[in-house]
Amino acid sequence: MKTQRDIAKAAGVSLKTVSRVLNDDPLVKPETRARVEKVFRQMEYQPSVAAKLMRAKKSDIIGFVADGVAMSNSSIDLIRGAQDVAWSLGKQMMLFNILPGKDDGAHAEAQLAQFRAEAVIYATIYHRELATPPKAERSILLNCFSSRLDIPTVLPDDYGLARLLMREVFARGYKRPYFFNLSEEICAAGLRRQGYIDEGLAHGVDLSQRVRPAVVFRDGEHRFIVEDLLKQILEAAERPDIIVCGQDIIAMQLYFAIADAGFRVGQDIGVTSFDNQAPIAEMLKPKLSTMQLPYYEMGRAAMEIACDMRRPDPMVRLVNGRFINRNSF
Amino acid sequence: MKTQRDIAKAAGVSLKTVSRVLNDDPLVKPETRARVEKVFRQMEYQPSVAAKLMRAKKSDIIGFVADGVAMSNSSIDLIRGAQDVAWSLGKQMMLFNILPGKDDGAHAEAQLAQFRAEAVIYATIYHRELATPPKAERSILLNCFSSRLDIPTVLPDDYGLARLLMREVFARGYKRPYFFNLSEEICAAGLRRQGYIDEGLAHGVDLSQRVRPAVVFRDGEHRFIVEDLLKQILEAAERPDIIVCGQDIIAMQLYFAIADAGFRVGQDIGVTSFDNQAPIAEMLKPKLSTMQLPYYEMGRAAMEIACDMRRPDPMVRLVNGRFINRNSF
DNA sequence: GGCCATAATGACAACGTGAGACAATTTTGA
DNA sequence: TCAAAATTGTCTCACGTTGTCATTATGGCC
Repeated sequence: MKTQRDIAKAAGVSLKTVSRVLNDDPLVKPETRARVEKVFRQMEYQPSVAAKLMRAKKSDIIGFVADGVAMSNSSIDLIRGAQDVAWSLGKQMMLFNILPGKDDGAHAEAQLAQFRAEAVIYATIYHRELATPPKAERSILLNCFSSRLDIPTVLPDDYGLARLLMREVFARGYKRPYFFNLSEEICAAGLRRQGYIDEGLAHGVDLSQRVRPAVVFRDGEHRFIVEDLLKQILEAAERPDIIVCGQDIIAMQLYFAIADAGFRVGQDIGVTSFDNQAPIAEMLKPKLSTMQLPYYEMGRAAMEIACDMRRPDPMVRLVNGRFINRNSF
Repeated sequence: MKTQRDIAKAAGVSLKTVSRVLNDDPLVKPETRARVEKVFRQMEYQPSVAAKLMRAKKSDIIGFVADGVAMSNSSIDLIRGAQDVAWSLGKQMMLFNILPGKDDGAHAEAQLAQFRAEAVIYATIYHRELATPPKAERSILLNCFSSRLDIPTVLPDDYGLARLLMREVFARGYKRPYFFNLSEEICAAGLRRQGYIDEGLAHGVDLSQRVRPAVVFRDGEHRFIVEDLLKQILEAAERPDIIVCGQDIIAMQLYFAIADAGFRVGQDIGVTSFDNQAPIAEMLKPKLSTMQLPYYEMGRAAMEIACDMRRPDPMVRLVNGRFINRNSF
């Protein structure tokens, strides 16, 4: 690999002049600059980040520690958003996928320290509290939070998402919604439940008894109980005209359950959900109208905070999602 | 950030001794080693990769250029497999997600050159030919290939996958399969078609007229024609007893189409597929029996080749998948 | 031509680590 | 007690880049 020294020799100038050309120093005479730049291209020179890093005390590296994120399909957008911003700002993002169970976290943190990362973004697959606060001196929490309130945090506005969705539901004239929520211990579940109920109140309906988790934790694993739940609900006095699901996978199972029960989705019973998980939402029949979670925007926001050395103004940033209108209600 | 010099001062030893401890020089007396190592921990010393990289001419960095890979859910396993191997070998993987359309590729290659990556893995979302062969001097192709035959390549054994699946189909007594294939211009489609037909021949059946693409390219986009296709097939003289799908998404749509047509999947018509895409395959009712594509293993294989400086023996490595038995046929 | 200001270029050190050559010191064993 | 062996220290260089400061070339003006 060629170095500036090689370039200097080939161009018949000093090492420093080469450096100046590289760093756009206006002192260099245009002809000299042109001559040196020609040699750059001829020799396919690529500067060594290592050497650059040694001198300048800034690495331009932002760490991204993804707790199970890249395992899931929806939350890859967290990574995409962060990377897009990093690129546009000339930063290099270093990604570490760590598995929830394993102790890869320490390894990731050590690597990032050795690369002198300027900041580290900690992202989780679910909106949840972080058990152990991060170690890096400049860190950003993405889709998770910790007891320490001095760490910049980016979260989905689950409460707002639920209200937005319910506003849409009521606007279309639905009167008897029911909510097949996520597992209770998941943060998003509580927030959405509250948004669901509050928006109901705003429309004069008490929905507090019309929520049930469709996922339960039993025998050490999460189990879906969509089918049973639907049976129970249908036996009850008042049949719901729309069922809101905590995620698209629940909606997908509900589609099957509704068909089994002899009803048609979108006609007899409306279905809607949270996620907009590709390709499920698009492929279901009828196509699923669902609240898109703002993962891409969240990723962007986190990287913007990471690259901006100032203290972010609202320490916790809630990002809105948007409703994707298809044909399921 | 602390340096070896700081450690030396704090531990009351010379710089050289610190260096010796770090590099496991057996000359150091155990007690001295212990004392220095204690200071390492106390001061949270982390060696500077930059400085290390400057000296030793090896970076221990492997590039991973993912052409749309992280957009998809199934092929993330390519990344997971590669990363797992990289970690276990003490290498650092640098991931670049590039979008098929954009010209991010050049940026990624420049970055990797600047980091002095030892090898670069080029991965694609679909098994396909690479338009422009990679630039890096040591590169590995993953899930794609190029006209240059001197580049190590890791591919899914689509032909073998299809034969394996059809062997299973015939073993269960199915006589009249039909294949809803992927779009014709996709590599995997041709290979699987051939495997499908050849395995048919091995069982004395001519399947060459019982294959149709279920995805067509029209008006600049890929469109699924599963429903229409099923109608046509059902009108034909001989109703198929099982339909093999080119991917789980096709199978999912086929589930709906079969239900619409008044049949039951798994009882009236068997369905099987390629992908084992989470969570679809697991969530469909009945659960989908499908051929798992060996993405995780392929990722591992590519990284093993990347880290092993020797020339790989078969230049093109085909990786087998395995059949995931559930309830759809 | 001589002088000075300014433009352009060059020489050198320093960053943190690792390694070699060799000296200095301590420990071990007879 | 002395020699040999074990351990530690000193010093130097190299890696590629950039900041500081010094040097040389160029142009303008009298």
